[in-house]
Amino acid sequence: MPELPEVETIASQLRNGNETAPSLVGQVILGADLCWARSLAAPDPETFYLTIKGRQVTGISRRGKFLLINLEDQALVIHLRMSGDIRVEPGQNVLREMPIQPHDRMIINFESGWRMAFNDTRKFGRVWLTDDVQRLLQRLGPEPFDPSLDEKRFSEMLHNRKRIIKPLLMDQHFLSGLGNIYTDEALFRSNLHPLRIASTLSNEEAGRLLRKIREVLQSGIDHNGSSIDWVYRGGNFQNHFQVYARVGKACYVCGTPIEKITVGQRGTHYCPACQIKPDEKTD
DNA sequence: CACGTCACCTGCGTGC
DNA sequence: TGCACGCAGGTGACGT
Repeated sequence: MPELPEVETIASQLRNGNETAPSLVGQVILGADLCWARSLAAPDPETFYLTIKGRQVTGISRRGKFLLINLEDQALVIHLRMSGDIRVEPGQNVLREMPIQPHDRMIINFESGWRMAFNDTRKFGRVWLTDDVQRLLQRLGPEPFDPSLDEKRFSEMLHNRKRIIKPLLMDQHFLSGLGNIYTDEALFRSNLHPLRIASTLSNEEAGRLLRKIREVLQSGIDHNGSSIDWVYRGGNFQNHFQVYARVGKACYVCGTPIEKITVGQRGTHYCPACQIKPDEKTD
């Protein structure tokens, strides 16, 4: 579910607090409850409980789709996968303690009385407690907003790959942060067909694609991410989708009905008039 | 290296 | 109403 903009939104809310919850930075951990054992990827539960107790949150950030909660010399790393979500709410021994919700997989209790709940309907999400974040995330591709990722370098990355562009963009080892929605939106805004072969993109097309990827991700962040299906996080970028979930509706640019095909086992939305494959041009 | 398939899970909408 | 089925913002392990 969450892609870069949603994780970025969650990270910034945990870092800065919001109307309903304080910042987690500076808070000291009282203990943790693991409600679904497999949500904890590492270490084993006993080591986890002993290690996390008493740690202070020293910072919160994001890398790709991973949420990083720094705890002095350790870090709590969370990947929300398809259905994960984070809540911060009043916890134990506090007035107005909130009830545990269905699908809560892990609870982190703070000395302040607040708690952080990791909720994950489909149980795909994972949590790590590690002293070596670098090693855990070493295989991730560059951040889309990395200043050292310029159009020339991006173009070279694409020219080395004889893969279909959409699954390549979603490959976290190639580029980190894009998922199914933002990839479809970026390709539409770049006028590129999702089945194009990466190595065939011209330098101009590659540069345009990088600019549009950044544009759509930034727009997602500015709107606090997307809220769709039963997972609501307060974002409203779903109101700005141009192709995702718009099958059969008129393209905002040319009026042609948006189509949906399967690419790499993923539902893929595009405008058949705006996103033409070069070998399909008829003139 | 690139691609397809499956596994991991639950819940919702659709059509019979 | 019941139920089978397809589908869903993700990723890794396989086999070809």
